[in-house]
Amino acid sequence: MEITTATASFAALSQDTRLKAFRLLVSHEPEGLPAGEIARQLFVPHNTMSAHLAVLARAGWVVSQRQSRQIIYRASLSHMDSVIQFLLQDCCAGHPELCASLIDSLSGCRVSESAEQDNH
Amino acid sequence: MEITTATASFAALSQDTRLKAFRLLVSHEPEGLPAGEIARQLFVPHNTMSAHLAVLARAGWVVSQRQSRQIIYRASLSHMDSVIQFLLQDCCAGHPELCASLIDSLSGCRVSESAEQDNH
DNA sequence: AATTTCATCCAAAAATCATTGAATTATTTC
DNA sequence: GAAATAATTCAATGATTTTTGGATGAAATT
Repeated sequence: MEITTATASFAALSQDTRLKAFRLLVSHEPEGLPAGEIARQLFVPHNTMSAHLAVLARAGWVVSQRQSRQIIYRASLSHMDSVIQFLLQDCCAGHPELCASLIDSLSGCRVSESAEQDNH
Repeated sequence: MEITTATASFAALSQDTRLKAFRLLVSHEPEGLPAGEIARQLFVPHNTMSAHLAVLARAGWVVSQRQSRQIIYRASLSHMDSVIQFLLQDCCAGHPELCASLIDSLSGCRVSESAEQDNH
């Protein structure tokens, strides 16, 4: 990942409404949510929300797809993966032993083959 | 992690010089680097660098410690861990099966008990 | 105690970002 | 094809961030 891609990614999540919107979309994977519904749930005017969604999309955190009159937004988990890889890259490559505990704590969230509860 | 802590964290890495400085420090764990040396390596005036390091420190990405005349900065890997956990939280809690491939790809960097090469 | 070195703090200018009313585009329904 | 609905784009204003010259602070050296 390019450094400019990375800074744009972090900039996109550096704003309250955008971070909340992204998290909301993560929790609504894989169906996604229409733009208006996101605005409504976050109590933000729809043109403001639209501007924020455009930033998230440009940065790669979300993808959109028109579905009749609505535009459905979805979180891009693969982009999240890329960004996390980018962060881990340096310590992994240089000093994997420093990274080990970090990786361990991440593995705590391992799919247990049956889990399917809904968090909302 | 609070949402405001998270946005502040992302804001801190949303700037070219700061992201480079943080990565430089990650690659120099666990010894760290003095402020002036970071400025020199990134070709940035030291007062500018100082302001950026203050932002990184306030956000929790780095810690500093005076050592005689110099101030040594170090990356905080535990903060990196917290931020990554924060990102993964929602998909892990709600739909672990969506998160599985992501966790798998992260586990690629697992310490192989002997590795100790230097990436510089 | 004056000088040098390393670093931060201050303040002001320049640049970038957020917000929102109004206009516009796309789609469906009547 | 006019009206209604969902969303974006435009443009202007307000707010925040970045940058850096100069001043200050803290520690070592002479």
